[in-house]
Amino acid sequence: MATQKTTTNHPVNTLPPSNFFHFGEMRSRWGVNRTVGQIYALIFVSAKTLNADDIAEALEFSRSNVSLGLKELQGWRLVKLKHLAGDQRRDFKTPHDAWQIFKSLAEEKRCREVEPTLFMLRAALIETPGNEADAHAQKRMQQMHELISLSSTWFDDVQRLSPETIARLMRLSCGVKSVLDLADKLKIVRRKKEA
Amino acid sequence: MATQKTTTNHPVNTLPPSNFFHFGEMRSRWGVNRTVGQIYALIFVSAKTLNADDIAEALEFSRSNVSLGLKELQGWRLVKLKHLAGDQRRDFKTPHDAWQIFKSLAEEKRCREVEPTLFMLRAALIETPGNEADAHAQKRMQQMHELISLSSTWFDDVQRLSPETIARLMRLSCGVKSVLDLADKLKIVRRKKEA
DNA sequence: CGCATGCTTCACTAATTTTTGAAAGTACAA
DNA sequence: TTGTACTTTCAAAAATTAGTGAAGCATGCG
Repeated sequence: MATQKTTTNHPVNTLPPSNFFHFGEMRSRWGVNRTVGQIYALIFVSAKTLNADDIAEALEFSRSNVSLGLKELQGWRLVKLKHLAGDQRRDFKTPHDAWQIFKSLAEEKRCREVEPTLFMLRAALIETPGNEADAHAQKRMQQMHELISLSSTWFDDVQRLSPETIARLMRLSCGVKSVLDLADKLKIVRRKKEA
Repeated sequence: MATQKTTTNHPVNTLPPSNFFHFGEMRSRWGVNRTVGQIYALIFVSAKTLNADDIAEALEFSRSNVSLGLKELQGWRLVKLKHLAGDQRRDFKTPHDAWQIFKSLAEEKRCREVEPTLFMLRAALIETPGNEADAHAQKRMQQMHELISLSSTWFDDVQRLSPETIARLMRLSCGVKSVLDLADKLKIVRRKKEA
């Protein structure tokens, strides 16, 4: 059998710890389903690149399910294709940088969900309120729009930073207050200089 | 009919704009379902408090569905109960601060998904790797654990800030780099002082 | 070209989640 | 306490989403 041969060539005999599959459970509400989550996790922890058959065997999913999952992961740029010489099969690996999973998921979510919502809110905001209740609803939607677009822009900025910088920023935020004070001081210094 | 009378007492005759229901769609992958999202949105934009019947009528959900949804929203502290004098029905409103929805959802996600994942990762990390592949898997899981716990702690900190402070912080982050430089400078200044 | 190998699509089944109506529960005024 | 006016619970129906095998498609080799 083809599959048999395949597996022998490419053994996945070192499955992660037993409770590893919980990893795939993280998926819930991050925009991926269990299958996709588990496939990602498996590739993520694996020392070598894996092909679709390896994955199907290791996770006991049907070959087609794996194919679907890999397609989705590729769409989100969470796995990379890597052609192994002398083998016409497709091997996959995850980006080396683990931050990538956050970045990719967040970016995708933004396009698929956040942007449409902002669009809808803007559409609702340009209408002239017909009565007081409408006016109130608009005010609330305005608030929500500000909130979402602020976080969206913020995320955009942060996303562009290097993993190290993000980590530094986060560690720093433990003293967020002091950073803000610091920013104030800087402003004052600048103003004095300009004067 | 009781329902008829009820509705007459408490008209919701000013429904939000037609495409308002897209709002409820935001739910996807934020850990709430369409019903809950739409109920929240309706209460959020409404000028007055609403009771369960108002909501059921406005959104055309069954009364029991609304009850379930409200229960969930209360569990997340996304809606507040408000007893109207002279009326034994329960009226609901959302917290005035729109940030609350982010905070609550994130906190809930942390308890339900992030913490269990961290726990699982820690469990996998204390095992002694049996071979090289295991060792690699552990290294990757270690990376993931650091990442998740760092963001988790970070979020915790940010969550405690006032809405204004969060907004300031986000606006500030547009120049994140400069804040980091600033932090460095502060460290140097401190070191000099101490010397 | 024709075949072998491996990938993808798709119609269907299985599983899960959401929604509902009916019944049970609660609080309170009389 | 009883009746009324509401709310909640729950088993089951309905809807949605995930997973499968079989058939079709692509690629590369002789």
